[in-house]
Amino acid sequence: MNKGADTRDRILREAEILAGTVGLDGLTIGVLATALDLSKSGLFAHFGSREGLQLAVLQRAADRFDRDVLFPALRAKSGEPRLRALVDHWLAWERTRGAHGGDLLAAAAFEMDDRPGVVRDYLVRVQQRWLGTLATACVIAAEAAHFRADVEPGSWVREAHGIVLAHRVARRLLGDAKADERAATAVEALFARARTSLKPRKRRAA
Amino acid sequence: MNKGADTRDRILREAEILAGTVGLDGLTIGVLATALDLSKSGLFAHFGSREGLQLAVLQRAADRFDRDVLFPALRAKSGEPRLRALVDHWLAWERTRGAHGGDLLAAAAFEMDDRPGVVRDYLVRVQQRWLGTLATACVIAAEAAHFRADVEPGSWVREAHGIVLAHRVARRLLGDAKADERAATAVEALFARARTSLKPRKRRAA
DNA sequence: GCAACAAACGAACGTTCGTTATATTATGGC
DNA sequence: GCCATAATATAACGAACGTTCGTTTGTTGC
Repeated sequence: MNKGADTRDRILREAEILAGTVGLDGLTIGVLATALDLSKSGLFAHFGSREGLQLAVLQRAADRFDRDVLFPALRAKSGEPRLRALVDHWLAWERTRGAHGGDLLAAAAFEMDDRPGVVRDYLVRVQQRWLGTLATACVIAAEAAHFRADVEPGSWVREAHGIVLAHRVARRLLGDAKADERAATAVEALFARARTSLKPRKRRAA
Repeated sequence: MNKGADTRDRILREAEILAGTVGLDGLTIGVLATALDLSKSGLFAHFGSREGLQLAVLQRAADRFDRDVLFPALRAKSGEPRLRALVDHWLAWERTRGAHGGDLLAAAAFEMDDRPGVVRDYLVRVQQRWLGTLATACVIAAEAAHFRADVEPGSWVREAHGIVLAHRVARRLLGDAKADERAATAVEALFARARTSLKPRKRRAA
């Protein structure tokens, strides 16, 4: 790898961690430079603008998300197992913090809500792609008769999204010790509700 | 009302709107002052510090939340109706934007995740109080036999929280036109699942 | 070992940040 | 109407912001 591309990577790695705690918008060239023992101008040259840096950070986070969440889960058997793997890896990703700043993407989703620009646009595309992936996996699970036919993929995915978001708040803001456990059972219930054969007990299919 | 308290209120009203778009941490004394035709120092004097301003904004938002969400819902009949009113008002509050900056509290919950300080501490208290209120309402609904006895209040509230958060992302970031509708049916399903008598159809109680 | 280029630097730009003195104006009790 | 005090303004502070500049240091191919 080039020397340039190498330090660019070092920068982005640190930037992602930093942005994980101060937010994408709180990310500042000066403190990032000092944290890396670089000059502001030297760092700046890699991205051309602050917006370019933010975009690159987001891009890196999205790439890492694909690598750590999407791709591994795709190795699971199509249908419910794959969908389950996707959601499980998603939760695990959301859980990781410190080492690589937790779910920067989810935080940015709340941060960039109302701030138009290329960064927001990119974020929207990433989120939509991910939720779309989940939705099609859900459709496939229905086609494979793992899920009931009347399961509405959009709503199902939204529920999964809700579990992940609520888990984050419970864990990182409120410090709920049972957050992980609660999220896991919520996911389990979400799947159980959608299944054709109601493995758990005490219910009857339509 | 004092002249001072009056402008202080004007300041906070504007500040809440502004913070709704740029975030609590993006809220800046300079732009807030110019937006209100005040001098920076004049505005500053009202709060003593930037942190004081942030805290006051959060406090105002929490008060408004009580006034617009909590108190009106408390007029509903105890048990499921009241819990339903709480959640419905919550969603409606989350939906309001522009006029008063949407759910500043939820945004702050993601923003302040990892930033210790009085602001974060206050935010935690507010959130915990609200979720606690919901949980006790849920317990009461169970005691009144509106809800099944095996409904775990903490988990139930977490699910409601997830619906609200996912709704916000869908609506404000992704611009989903069906967001409101989806959230409403999700809430309906959440209640239906917890009810003792399964009004909808096609299910049997435990 | 020398030219060509990439990468990083230090210094400065003009703004804006939060904050502090100090001054001016408005308000309210008598 | 006077006077204490509350409310706001002016002016300035040092620090940090993103950005630009010209220069210096490293790397690479010949």
